[in-house]
Amino acid sequence: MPTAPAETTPRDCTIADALDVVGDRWSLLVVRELFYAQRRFTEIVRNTGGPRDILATRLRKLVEHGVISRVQYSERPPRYEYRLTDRGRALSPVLLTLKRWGHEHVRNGTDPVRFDHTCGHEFVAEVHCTACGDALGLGQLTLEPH
Amino acid sequence: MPTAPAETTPRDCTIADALDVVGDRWSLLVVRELFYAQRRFTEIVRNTGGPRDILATRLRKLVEHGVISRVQYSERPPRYEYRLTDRGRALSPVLLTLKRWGHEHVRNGTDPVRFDHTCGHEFVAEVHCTACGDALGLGQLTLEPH
DNA sequence: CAGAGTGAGTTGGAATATCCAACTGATGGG
DNA sequence: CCCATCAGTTGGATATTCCAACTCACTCTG
Repeated sequence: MPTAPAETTPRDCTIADALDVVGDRWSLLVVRELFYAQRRFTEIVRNTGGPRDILATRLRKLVEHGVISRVQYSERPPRYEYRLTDRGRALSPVLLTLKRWGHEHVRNGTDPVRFDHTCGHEFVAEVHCTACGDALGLGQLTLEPH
Repeated sequence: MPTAPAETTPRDCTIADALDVVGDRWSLLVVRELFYAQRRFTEIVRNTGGPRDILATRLRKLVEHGVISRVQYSERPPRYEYRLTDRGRALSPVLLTLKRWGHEHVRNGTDPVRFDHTCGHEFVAEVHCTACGDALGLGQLTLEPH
């Protein structure tokens, strides 16, 4: 008998669940555009640079998963645009943390896109503990169950 | 002359920069495993469920981008494992916000993996404004330049 | 009213990437 | 010696992506 196939038992994990929905080359860029209030197919194509057919299938997938909705904005001729659902808007923390990481650890130079917070300053994302409200520091998390 | 090719001018954007590095099916799962202190190739294969060859090329790419490092942990036989660099550890906000989104908006049921914060409670990520410290609410951001 | 333009996609085919199972190479242990 | 372990690599089938051109349903302009 040859070597038995190596056991792979993928971790049961909500990060993997999330990535099943938005973990490809284009989906998060689509969500970004909707976040930036660019709702039309043509704008999404232009601003992401993705292939039209792939973006069309991603948009369908995101609609299926309830992340965005497809809305008719013209009867004649029939025309559609896309909007974030609550589920889609809930991705903003992911986009904002990715944006910060890309800015600080990938790009050298300035970030051409900026968000301003209602407090009057540029918005830079910081992750806090919902329970105690403190900003997350190094070595403050322990994995359970170990 | 036929129709001129539609202009696509991809947005100059640090989210896209970040996704160039970790925006594929496996990279963030690799980072997750290192975050969970599983450093060995075999463990990464087992826990992500990804194909060995793809994971090998992803690991190389992540090393090239300075997200992880490849460390020899045995001379004879030569064996290597992977560790997060500071740049890689800086991805924790992305993983933690993705984890929360996957938990609340994709999975139905409980999250089998949990983090405990030093404050004594389960860690649930919440994005705050670095400048004012307040938790981000709906409609608090404006895009600049508009 | 013909022809050009707009917007949201679809189509066909080539290029590329993924996935899988089996294999390699270095070594230690029984 | 033979088997096991670990970190990958290899070859080949399958699937996905990418690209340019096209469609459809109109409207607008001369």
